[in-house]
Order: sequence, then C-alpha cells, then structure tokens
Amino acid sequence: MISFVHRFHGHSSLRYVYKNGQAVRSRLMTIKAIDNPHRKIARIAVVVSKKVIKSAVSRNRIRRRIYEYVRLQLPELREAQDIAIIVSSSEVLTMPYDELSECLKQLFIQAKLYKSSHS
RNA sequence: ACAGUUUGUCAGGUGAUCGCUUAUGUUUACAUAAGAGGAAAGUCCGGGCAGUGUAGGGCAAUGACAGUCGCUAACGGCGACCGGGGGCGACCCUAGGGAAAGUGCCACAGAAACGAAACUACCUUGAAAAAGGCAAAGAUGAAACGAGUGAGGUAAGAGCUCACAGCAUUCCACGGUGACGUGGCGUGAAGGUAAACCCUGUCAGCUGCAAGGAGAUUUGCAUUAAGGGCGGCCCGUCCGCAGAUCGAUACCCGCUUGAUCAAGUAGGCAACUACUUGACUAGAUAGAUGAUCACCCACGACAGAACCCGGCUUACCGAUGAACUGUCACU
RNA sequence: GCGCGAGUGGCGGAAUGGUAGACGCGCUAGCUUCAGGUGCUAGUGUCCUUCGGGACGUGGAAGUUCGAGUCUUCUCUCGCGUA
Repeated sequence: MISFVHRFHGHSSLRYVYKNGQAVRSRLMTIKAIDNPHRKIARIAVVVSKKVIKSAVSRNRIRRRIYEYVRLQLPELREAQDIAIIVSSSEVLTMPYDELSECLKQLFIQAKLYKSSHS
C-alpha cells in the first residue's frame, strides 16, 4: 500500500482528475493524469470497479499489485501531479508480475509521468 | 475389514530485504508493540446505542410467530421432551393452534365436488310410457358422501340390527411440571384446503452511525388559540411557523473494555448460569496485512472488518481427533 | 454501509392456484408486384419419436397443494434510491 501523503483525500479531488485529466488507454487499464500546481507531492489512486471482478479479495489484490509497482517507481515520477489508474480487465489479477510491470512502464511513458531528465 | 451416522479442532509455516495503518517513546526520522474471518459474506431475524415528544395509556390498521417445558438482554434462535414421518440400525426430518365461529375455492372428467341428490343398475306397480322405493355395485377423478369384514334382515337394499376389528372423543383412574401416554365405562360419524380469507393467543411506535454530537444572525407571517410534530385516531404531553445568509466539510468526536475472551470450580440431562483468577486482542476513512526470494510439507479452499454484539442461512481444498451403528471374519 | 425493487419466447410485455406464452415488434414461408416496399394469410421454445404422441421448459433448489409462472423458505443475477 502507498503512503498516506500520496493518497487522494475526499471524492471531489478525484472527480476533478476524472473530468479533466489526460487519458492514456491500454487493453488492461486507463491512466488519467493532470498537473496540480497547488501540491508538492504526487497523488496516486488505483480504482477497480465491482464490474471488473466481484470478489473483494481479488479487487484488493489487483490494487496491491499495482500500488507495489507504483511505490518502487515513485522517486522517478514528477511531483505536483494527480494520477488515477482505472483497471478495466480481470487479467491483471492472474498475469505474471514481469508482464504487468512492463505494461505499466509503457503507459507511464506515454502519459509523461516521469521526470523530464529521465525521459 | 468394509459400509455408514453424529460431532469437535485447524485453515500453511519459518527466515531475509523493501513497504502500509495504529499506539507508545525519543525526536522529525528511527525504535518497540499490535494488526481481518469461521463464515468478516447474504442482510434473513433479534438486541444494544442514537435521534424522534417523558415513546406513556387505549383503539384501529399492518406485519411476524404458533406442540410442551426450559435457556436467553432478546429472538422467528438454542436445548430437552411429546406427537407425526423415514431408516435393519447409529440417527435424521418435521411452518406441529383452530376446518362442529363464519366465508371462499375444489379446473378437466364425471350422474353428482359438499347442499345432498340419483345417470346406469337393482326392486315393486304397469301392456308400455312412466311412477314409487333403494343407495350395496359401476365408469370418472387428486378426492365420491366417508366405519371395514362377516352374519342377520328385506320386494330390493342400507349401521337398519348384531358380533369382531379400526378411528375420534366426553368423563373417570394412574403416571408426568406439561405437551401427552396407558387403562376403563360410555358416546359418536366429522371430505380436503388456513404457505385461501379468517378466528384464537403472543410480540412489535418509527427511523437508522450517511443515526447523532451545532447552531448563529436576519426577514416575513401569527399574537394566545389556531396550527404543528418521524405512519392513523383518541387521551395525555411538548412546541410559535416559514424563508434567506453565514458557519463546518481528508475535520474531530461517536470508534471500540465488551450480554468480551481464556482457564478453573460449582449447579443443570442439556441449552446455559454463578463465582474466582488472568488477558486487552484491528479501528482504517477512496479505506491499512502486501511484493520479491529461499527452504519444508499435507502443495494452500471459500473468502477481506467499516458502529457493536447474539443467532440463522449460504460458500469451502483438505488435514485430523472423538463417540456410535450395521454386516462379515477370527478369538 | 443502509434501505428497496425486478427476473416469463429472439426483444418488449400479459396471464384469478387449473391446457404457459395474450398482445405488439422481429424472423420464416406463401400470395399480391416487372422488382422492392406496403398489404393479406399461415407458421415460429428445446429434445426424443414407431409421426399417434411423449418428456422438459417462467433465473436456480426445496416445500405447501390433487395441481405452482402465481403461495412459503433459501439462493443466484441484475437494477434503483440514499452523501
């Protein structure tokens, strides 16, 4: 799980990202991101709908796998931005970790989430 | 040995590295401790707690429940027993009050579907048509007038009469707290359906932690009796009413010590209760238990707390303990 | 989290406990037309069949009843309201 300071707080701020964020899609998930100049630290949320998979245990597991990858990449990411990762496929639960990390990496580059020096 | 019945417990473990939440201590980043379930689930019942009007009395309506005796904070739950059904048996299942309070329904078929009547038949009268008697036999149907067999009886028949058997039941005796059981003298003939309406008895005010903890200022209307309130009416009780603006909004509190858990003793067939000692055992708030690697084995099922408890129901890879039953073989 | 509702042919949607599928849309075949559309008529759940018929069918599993789409219980799926 990600640290408290990197989480979203309250529904409204997340809804702002949903509405105005730049979307990048793949078969498995959608990433919406937007710069937030009011903040100094990036905020990240992983969303798994009940329609993707019904079991609460499985949904928690998907979130934890993605949060784990994000946690490791966190120092490389730009600050002052809000990111929402919306999972749209139940394959994320069963696919191997290497495949998942590769998929996420591609999406992160597409969405320009990394620091400019790094990209 | 094989087949089976009931029931209890567990729900991968250990180590390393990097992380998350809470608490405490130093201090601004570390250290220590703790960190999902038997069903956390379904939300099907019952409570606590909070608000609503001190929720208090009566009536009506609505809903739920239904053998007896107990247990419980309470229950539609649990235990023991009674009646009924199933199984060779261990044991299992059982919405199990009332159909002589009333109403409704019983399709099709059938002469007739609950009122008793009479299509074929049988008997008597009659030339016949028909009239009268009778309800044993017949086909239909889930169910046929609701007491079977034999004898008597008769024009033909019929509980019409008798004997035996069955069912129900007033009363009496005995046993049991009781449901009820056993026996005896009598009496009787009631179709089914109440998970149809209903009757009888018992219980329930309503809303739910998104409850609630907070309201203040001002404008308009009303001026002590009209009106109003978290379902209806009456009593009782309480209160001025409506709009606008501001305040708060990851707030914080409620939020986890509780009908709590563990062990022992005593009572009880049991559910459970009493006492003593010990323990503190998640509290997040877009929501905390994860990732990677190594080893072991039985190769890991169903599944994630969201105010908290007691049940019920449903899901579940397996591992293992206990008690008991039947059949076969041997001693 | 809390509180509610629904499930019937391919689709929408009827059916008082008594032959399941009224009615509309769609689909198929025929007629009409030079052709298409329109219009009219007939048919249209699944399986088995000795072609007479039989069995299974209202999300699923039990129960009550002579008989359940309907009544009762459990369960699955879908949807709605509530900040």
